[in-house]
Amino acid sequence: MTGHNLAMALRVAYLTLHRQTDALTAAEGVTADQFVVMAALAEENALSQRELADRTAADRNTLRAMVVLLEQQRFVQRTPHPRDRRVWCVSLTPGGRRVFRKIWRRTETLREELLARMSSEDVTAFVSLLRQFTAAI
Amino acid sequence: MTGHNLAMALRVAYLTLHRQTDALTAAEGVTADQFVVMAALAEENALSQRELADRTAADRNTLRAMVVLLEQQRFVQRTPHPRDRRVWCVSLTPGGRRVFRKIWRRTETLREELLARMSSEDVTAFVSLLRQFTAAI
DNA sequence: TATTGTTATACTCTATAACTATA
DNA sequence: TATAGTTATAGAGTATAACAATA
Repeated sequence: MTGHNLAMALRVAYLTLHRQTDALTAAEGVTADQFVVMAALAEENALSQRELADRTAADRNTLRAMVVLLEQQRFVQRTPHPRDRRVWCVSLTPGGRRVFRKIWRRTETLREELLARMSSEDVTAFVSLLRQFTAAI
Repeated sequence: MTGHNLAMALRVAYLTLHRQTDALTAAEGVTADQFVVMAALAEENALSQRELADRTAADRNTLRAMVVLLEQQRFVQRTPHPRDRRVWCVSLTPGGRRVFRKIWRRTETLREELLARMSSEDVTAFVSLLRQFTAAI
């Protein structure tokens, strides 16, 4: 088993997951990538664009483009940071939170499929390995 | 550890790998995605667009766009299939093969990093899990 | 009828570079 | 000086739908 085999398996797994997610989010006018942004906001309530870019593994310009699209649909809002006037606080609107929860429920089965074949210890080990890869490269 | 944690770890790992690869292929005028197509052709000598789309986890229209870009740079060529006249046989040109090998060597370290933290049994198990995910979803 | 590939089209993601403003 | 974000711009990947040619 080579590094290329591993890289390809990673690619195919991610892209397949991404496509499946896209198919489940599309009805709400949201892409899989935008859903990832919404999920980060659902966890943290409000984040700066910089923090969002870090968490979603997106470039700051790319992240801004996604936030603008979400803002146009009134799924997120931006408010000035109380202390640092360079920063926007991005958060889900009530409508955005509602749509997020709807998509979250619809993608539940997909997430369960991801876990279905492994013990919880194996999942922990697996995620830990993925994070080590990311840190290493 | 949740399914969402796993999905995010998969995303971040893949996108990081993709970016690192892009940085190493760019000097030759090739994207990471195009490099994946070239790698499939390097293994198999010649493939139909359909087979290429399957192996690289790309849509047939997307795949065609990538092949056209590679063809414009004279890195791949298309010849008619000897028996099935619907099919193009896509293959690397001598120049394409040379560029592929150059990039392959340059990305060697990256692939080694992927394997560095695991025993060869663990790598096999890991890839097997990734493939099971893909098949399951 | 099913499959391979093409065309036309539109949108999203991606990212570089130069910029403003704030810290 | 460094950081957060913006603007302009360009390209690449993504995918749908309608289509032609061939099996």
